[in-house]
Amino acid sequence: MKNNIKVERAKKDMTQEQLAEALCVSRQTINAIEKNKYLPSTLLALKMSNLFGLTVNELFILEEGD
Amino acid sequence: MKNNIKVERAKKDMTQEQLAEALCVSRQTINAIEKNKYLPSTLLALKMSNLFGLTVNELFILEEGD
DNA sequence: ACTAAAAGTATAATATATTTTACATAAAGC
DNA sequence: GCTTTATGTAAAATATATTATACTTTTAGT
Repeated sequence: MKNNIKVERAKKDMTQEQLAEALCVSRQTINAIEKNKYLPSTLLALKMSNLFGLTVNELFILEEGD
Repeated sequence: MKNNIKVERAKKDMTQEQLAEALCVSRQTINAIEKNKYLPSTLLALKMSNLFGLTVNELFILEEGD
């Protein structure tokens, strides 16, 4: 599993903390997702999708073995 | 939050058990998601997305208050 | 080099998702 | 009515996501 959160966040010129606030989650959650420590819930993935204007499928990419 | 799993499953003429097997989860998980007891993980949502040929966003729809 | 802001990391606590087992109900065919 | 298959439901156990607190490291500006 791979994701583009860090890149999309950079496009919007947001810090992890700003993104966390916009999504009503903690900064650690954003950091953990960017560092691939775990996947977000579908709810959070959909909120990110809305915020970045991309589908969940575009933000989170399945890889071999997932 | 709303989802179209039951309808898409019907289109494919699959039982909950068949869908569960195809996705490597338990039948109860499928049932619980269809009955909106909880949301799947993003991993499972993406697998469903692949199987049905729809984006996660098309399968799971945010509503007011989510 | 100093400072401040941002990002990374760790651990424990809580919340949510998933499994397993088991039983109850609904629908369909015979 | 009986049987079978599909669906609904429940409780306990496990796995995973999220939070809170706190500390370290990196980065950028001065």
